[in-house]
Amino acid sequence: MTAKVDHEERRRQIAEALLRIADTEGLQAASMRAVATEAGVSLRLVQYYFTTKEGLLLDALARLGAQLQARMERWIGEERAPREVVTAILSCILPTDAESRRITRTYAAYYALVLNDPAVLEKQAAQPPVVLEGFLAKQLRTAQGAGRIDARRDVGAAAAGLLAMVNGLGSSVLGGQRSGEEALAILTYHLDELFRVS
Amino acid sequence: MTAKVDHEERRRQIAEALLRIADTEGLQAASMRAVATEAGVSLRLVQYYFTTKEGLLLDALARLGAQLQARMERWIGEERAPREVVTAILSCILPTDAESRRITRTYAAYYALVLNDPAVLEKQAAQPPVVLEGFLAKQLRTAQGAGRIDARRDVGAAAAGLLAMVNGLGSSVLGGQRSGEEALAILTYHLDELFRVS
DNA sequence: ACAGGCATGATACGGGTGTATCAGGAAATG
DNA sequence: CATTTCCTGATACACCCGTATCATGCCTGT
Repeated sequence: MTAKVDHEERRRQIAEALLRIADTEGLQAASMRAVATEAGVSLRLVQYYFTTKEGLLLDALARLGAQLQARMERWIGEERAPREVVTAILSCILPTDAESRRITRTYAAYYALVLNDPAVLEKQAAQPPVVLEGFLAKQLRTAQGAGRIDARRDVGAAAAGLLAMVNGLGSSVLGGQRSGEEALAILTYHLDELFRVS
Repeated sequence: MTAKVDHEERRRQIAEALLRIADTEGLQAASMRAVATEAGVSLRLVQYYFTTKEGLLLDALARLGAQLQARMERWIGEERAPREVVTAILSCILPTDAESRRITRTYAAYYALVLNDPAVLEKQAAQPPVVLEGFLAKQLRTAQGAGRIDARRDVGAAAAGLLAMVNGLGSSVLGGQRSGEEALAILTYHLDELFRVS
């Protein structure tokens, strides 16, 4: 083994520089040179570890996904009751603190990029949203079985709707239309409605 | 007056070329030269009518907003019942046909741009979302007064939630996670839930 | 100790960007 | 008819982009 330097550590350092720029100045400002400067390395090094820019973008996106997942697991913590799990997952996505604001902003930056790339990015990074939606639906179904949700509710539609709503609420917060707390209040209201047995 | 050519018509022609590119290839592909080619005019002309690129971007955004508003008014049509009005407004935003897909995609392209511009774009174009949300809330309140919505509901939160949900659903459709029809079905389900008196 | 390969620095290339400049033609006004 | 104003074409500038090339250092295994 060579191990002159920690390869993975370097890659992480560079990819996170990219994410930092994407968060603060947008993805279009994340040029190879800017990333190199931000990471405190030479342009050549960025090229060395990620041959092409697309490679760097994809790697950074994967790391961003991992960060979000880690955050969700942290927020779920030791919660067991379905309602608490659902609440944790949904509210941890809302841009209410610095970390989630960063993650949300960066995801939004990638979103526009993905829209106009013919699925080049899709094969990698997979779809967190769809698996997440399935997980949410499962939690809701459990709650429904326990009588905490009206039996006539369509939990699949409810899960999809809630996830989309959180997504949209996040956009409005990022757009400055409302605060994170207000968004959270709206989400809470809808969760209360869902978990109401008449 | 000179009136050698129709000024406004030229501006419209160029701005719509910009919107067309933003829809099909993304905003980052909408360079001055590309817009000129797409509009079938010279680069100089684009510069002449919109001195700066920012000016062009803003003008095109304003036109996009007008297009969306025109579409909404068309969809509302002669509907009078609050529920029908609300349904029309929300569902006409979903990317279910070519026009709404175009508008939604283009708005998404602008969204990333607005996120990293220090409110330069905000003063212009105003906030359609906030006024729209207020309008929705008013409609819901009317329906509530007529007994079509449970009196205990918070119509303000419901309006905000629905709008955010439609926004999020649109993103998922654009992202290819689900079809426009599926999104519409989810929206319809939630509207049914809202307009249920127990 | 020495060869080999991994790691990195300096620099260049072709192309695309937004914007500016200069010149000329056509139409309307005096 | 002359002249001023509006409109348009050609071209240039300075800059930034992603990528490639060449050269060289330094570590490591033998």
